[in-house]
Amino acid sequence: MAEGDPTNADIARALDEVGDLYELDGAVSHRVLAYHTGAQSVRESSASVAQLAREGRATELPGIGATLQEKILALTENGEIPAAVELHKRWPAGVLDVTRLPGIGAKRARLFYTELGIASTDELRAAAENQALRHLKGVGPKMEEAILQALERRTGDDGRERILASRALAIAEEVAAALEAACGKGVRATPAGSVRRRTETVADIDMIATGPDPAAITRAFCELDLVERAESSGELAARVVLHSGTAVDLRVGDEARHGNLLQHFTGSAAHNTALRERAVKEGLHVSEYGIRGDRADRLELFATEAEVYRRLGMDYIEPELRENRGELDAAREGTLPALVSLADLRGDLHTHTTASDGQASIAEMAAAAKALGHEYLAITDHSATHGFGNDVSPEQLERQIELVREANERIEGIELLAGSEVNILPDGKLDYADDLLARLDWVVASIHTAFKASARAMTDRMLAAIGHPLVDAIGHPTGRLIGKRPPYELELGRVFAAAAETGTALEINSSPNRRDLSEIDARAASQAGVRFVIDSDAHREATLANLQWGVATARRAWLGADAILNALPLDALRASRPRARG
DNA sequence: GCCGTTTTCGGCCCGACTGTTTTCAGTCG
Repeated sequence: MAEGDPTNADIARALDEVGDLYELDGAVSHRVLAYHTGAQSVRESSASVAQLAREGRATELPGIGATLQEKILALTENGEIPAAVELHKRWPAGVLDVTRLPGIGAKRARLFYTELGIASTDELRAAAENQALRHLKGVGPKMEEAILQALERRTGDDGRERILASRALAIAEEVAAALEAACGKGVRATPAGSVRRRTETVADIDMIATGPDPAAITRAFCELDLVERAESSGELAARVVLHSGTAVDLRVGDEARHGNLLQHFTGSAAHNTALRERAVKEGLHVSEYGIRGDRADRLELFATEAEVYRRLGMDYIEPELRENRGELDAAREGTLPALVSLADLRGDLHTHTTASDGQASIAEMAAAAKALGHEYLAITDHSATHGFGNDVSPEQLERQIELVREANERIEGIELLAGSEVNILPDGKLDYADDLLARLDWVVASIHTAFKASARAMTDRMLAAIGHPLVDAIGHPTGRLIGKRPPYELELGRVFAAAAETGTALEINSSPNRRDLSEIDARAASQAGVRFVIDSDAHREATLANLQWGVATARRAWLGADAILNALPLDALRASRPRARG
């Protein structure tokens, strides 16, 4: 990626906007869809799509053909897409804002603009207040009211915030438990959708519930104490907004089709669409109600998802893989990976104590890790130049090594490793001397400062650390904070090649707001031959359990236990490190 | 606009809910 190139996120946004503009313009829906699927494909690429387009290789990405590549190239070289410029002459940006209001889509926004000249949400509000919309075909007083409410509720300018998966899962489990309690015996509520697929963030929570009286479940759902208001509710589906502001969609059904319903509502949309298109070619039609043949005879109902997939000629696909990233072919061919699970992990190799910025002692962390079933735990407090007022000087680290060794003597049932999370300085050097590092059992090297350097400089800095024989793993390799801070610039291809060469592990950091490496990057790294550690980066006892989120990212990256070093017994782990390789 | 065991053209999942309608269009997932 050259300096100044648009990022994949920039390109994806631009393609989405062209799609939205074409939709306003009345283009056939499949063309509109092509822009949005192309945008998603760009978002999921591990390589710089600007660079790929320059090399004429962007068409290798699924959903990108010659036309989209040409537009990506124009954006890369000239900063704009000619088609977008042309469309914007007909459709002002304010009209796009109108389409983003809930309940308003392209057709209504177009109607408001062409009939009444409404070109912004402010003008729309005025028209609704003056009851000027109700005279349009297909619009009435209730829609005016709904528009005013939507404008009233809108916070900021990008509507509803996405929330971290960890928070969404907690909310989903709370709602599911409340719904089961409200409905009584025989009703089963199960979180589905992106929460179940363990994506990084979720826009809303999807849930299914099955029981003898589906309509009664929907009614009970809308009346839960957790619910602020129902946005829609019918016999078979409802959408509510919780007091916390999170939206929850529910689909209900009878127990006999629990598998169909769960498969449908777990998604993703891309997975389901691709799965159904394939099924149609074989004369089968798949929906949440069941599977039926071409001649519309009876519906086949399935109580489990495994049966649904089997009926379609596929192995069971774990929810984390259902993103239309090759899992359908693999399920058909019997080549799905055996994914790593939390139970495979034998230890945690990145944790903090009160020696730096953690909140618990060595003994407390050890006890908590032992309770989780860990066989080993590395204590890796921040190093000398951490710079947050809680650095560990070389002398303090020597003392800390002694303390860990003493604790290890004292505490039975878990092996404690004396380690450190060492800073990678801007010049690529580490901030402890090698003879001190050599006394440690485990060394994580991370970047915590000077994020703004060029991709070339940051990559050289990272390669220096990877090349250091005493570095066992690179912590949170891209430095991103989900929704808060983008990754620093890095030539990941070079980083992965180097890590594969030296045997230095790359971390999948399990903190729910890091998940770093991301699933996309981790999958690319794995294909380059990299091996990983999944660490909690816990700063207190409770967050040791965050490992589940690192495991989720690893699973979404198609990783098996064989790619994860801390799935190994301690002796084998030690033997696998660069320093053991000589 | 993309794609190919229908292969360079013709087809591209499936259904719920709302508000507006007297049978359906628009939106959403």
